[in-house]
Amino acid sequence: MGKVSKPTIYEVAKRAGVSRQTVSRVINNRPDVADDTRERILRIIDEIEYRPSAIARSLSKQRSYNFGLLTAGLEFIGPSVTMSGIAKKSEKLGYGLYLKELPSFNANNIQPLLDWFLSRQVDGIIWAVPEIGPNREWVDDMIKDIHVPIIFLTSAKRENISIVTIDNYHGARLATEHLLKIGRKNIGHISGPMTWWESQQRLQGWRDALQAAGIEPEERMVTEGNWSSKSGKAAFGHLLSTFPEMDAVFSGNDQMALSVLQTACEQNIDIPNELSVVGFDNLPEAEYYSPSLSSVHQDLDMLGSVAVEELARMVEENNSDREDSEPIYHTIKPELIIRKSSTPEN
Amino acid sequence: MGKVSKPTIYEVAKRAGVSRQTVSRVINNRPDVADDTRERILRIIDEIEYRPSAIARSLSKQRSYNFGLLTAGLEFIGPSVTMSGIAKKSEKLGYGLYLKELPSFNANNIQPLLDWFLSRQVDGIIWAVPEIGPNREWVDDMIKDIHVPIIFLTSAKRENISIVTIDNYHGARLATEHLLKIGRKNIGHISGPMTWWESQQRLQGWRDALQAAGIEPEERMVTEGNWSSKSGKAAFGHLLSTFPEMDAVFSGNDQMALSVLQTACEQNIDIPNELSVVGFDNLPEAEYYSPSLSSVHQDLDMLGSVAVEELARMVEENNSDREDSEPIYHTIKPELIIRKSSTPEN
DNA sequence: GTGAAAGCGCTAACAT
DNA sequence: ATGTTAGCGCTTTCAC
Repeated sequence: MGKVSKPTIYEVAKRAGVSRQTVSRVINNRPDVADDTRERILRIIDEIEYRPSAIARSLSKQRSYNFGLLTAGLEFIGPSVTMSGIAKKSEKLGYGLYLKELPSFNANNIQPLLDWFLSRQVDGIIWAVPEIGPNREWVDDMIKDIHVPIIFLTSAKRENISIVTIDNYHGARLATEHLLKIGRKNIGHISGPMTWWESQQRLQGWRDALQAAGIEPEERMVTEGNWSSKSGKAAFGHLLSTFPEMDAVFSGNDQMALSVLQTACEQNIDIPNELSVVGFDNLPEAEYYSPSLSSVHQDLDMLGSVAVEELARMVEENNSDREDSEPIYHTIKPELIIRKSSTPEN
Repeated sequence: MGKVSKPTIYEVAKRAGVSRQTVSRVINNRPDVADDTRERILRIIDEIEYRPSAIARSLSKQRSYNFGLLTAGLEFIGPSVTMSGIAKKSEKLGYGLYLKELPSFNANNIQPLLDWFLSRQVDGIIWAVPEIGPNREWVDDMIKDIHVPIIFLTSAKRENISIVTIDNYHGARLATEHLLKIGRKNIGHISGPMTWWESQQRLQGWRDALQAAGIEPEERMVTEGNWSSKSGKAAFGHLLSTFPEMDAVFSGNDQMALSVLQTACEQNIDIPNELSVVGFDNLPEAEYYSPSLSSVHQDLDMLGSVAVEELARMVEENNSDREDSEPIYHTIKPELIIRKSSTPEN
């Protein structure tokens, strides 16, 4: 490798016998260059393999054409599908992407992260960490100091920030109402961690659906898991004892629902006839569980995609002279996929 | 938001009544600054919320402290776990990360991607796209022109490039030998797409294990899937007809193995007694399949982590005056996890 | 259609 | 311990 110094715009200019500005015009595809000059320059660029320095350009233009993305939990499939949507849309819109992953979901000490992004002149920030407990508290204090658009994913509505999120409440209502419709009256719920906003929303959807059907939800009908199949196993075991007349389960996600299926198989509980089950997420594998699992499908790729579109829009509006636009709250409706686990034979 | 121009190093210097150089020394934690000067400057930095521009610094130092990461298939869990390892280790070592995701696994037209990274002065590149068909062909032509360290993940050994990869062959031998050890003689294999290097390695491991046991592998004992559960379903159906005496299946991944379990359940094939099953990947859910699935565990987080460590090492060596170091080929051994699906009762 | 000058915000190298 | 000078590679503005 060694010290092969890269050609600069000056090198190109020298060889072409023009000024650097003319080269600059060519690499920025500006019209006001004579055709033959342009061609000569392009040829030289090709010859000496000149690559414009995006860094110098960023410094000069005071703009990087990069977004900063903060995520957590990439070892789970949800965050990574979301990220995939983000990455693809950013690419499509011509933005680069800086990736940071929080070591855990509980984001505290936000300032260094923000500083890191800001010192790199990102055009916008995507906050793809789900709302958990108080990890959105800093927003009110900080948001006014950050002169760069931010979009938050998976967050309760707030007046002062822009948000794109799946409608978890709606998904839970879909699932529960479906179980009611097939005649179930005793519908238990395995929730995610109650510190998670998503868990709270799904729980509330379950509750409201029951009440709307004239059934009073009780404490003993719910148990909390932590999203893992392991916790789902324990939660289901617990429900079986606190809620013995249970004839259906709405699980906060598919992994925990999977444990319900396994336990049922071991204990010869007939799914879906004795017990109907609906999950949440609609993992690609859900169709191949035994029996195939009904689930609430959330389009996370779309979530990421929409978030980037909104952010790009905010960046543009910010750069034009118009005053700042209003924060948005964009909601994506999930969809219920019905499979065998909630299709009893009678 | 508006035009609140950010403070620069010059602003700090002016307020502190020193030169920019002194401020520069302070923000870079250099020792040769008087204590009181340093404190005064630090106080001012805090007051006016000065944030050094990483871009200006990169331009000046001709170095960005960023890595470029190229991935594909983030909608699958494997690539994202790998990426998680990469992101965390990069953060730990003080490198930022540019993320690019290929729209599909078949990478062609590599040049724009490389150019994008190089024009941003990345210190190194992580090529986390698995080797598929001819998508590594460009390496020989290009590698000599790229004066930046690159590390490849999941790739066959090559003399001229550095590679970190899971030992897929070894994993497949572990799985197959285990099935032989529990007394199985008719072991089928559902492979991944044969264009994938990983699939080829796993197939070869299965073959060699059989031959070492004196069993001749035949064409009819293998069917090709595409990693998806859906394809696994079809593949297993096919194997049942071409290889009726089959008493065990080694599946190229867990998703396809899941379909084997489902089909067995539907057709009342007793797993593990009639048919034993081993998968590959050891998904977190595998333990909760019915029955729990034996699988080959690959530590993808570690894979990503090691890749970044090696890359950082290469960057350092590259920056010191030593001549370039030899390419490395680092292999990570997977581990067999035995569960019920391959623990017959007799 | 093209060029000259100034500047983006920082650091390296050399003074003092 | 601190300052001066000269860049890093590009773009913007204004002149011609």
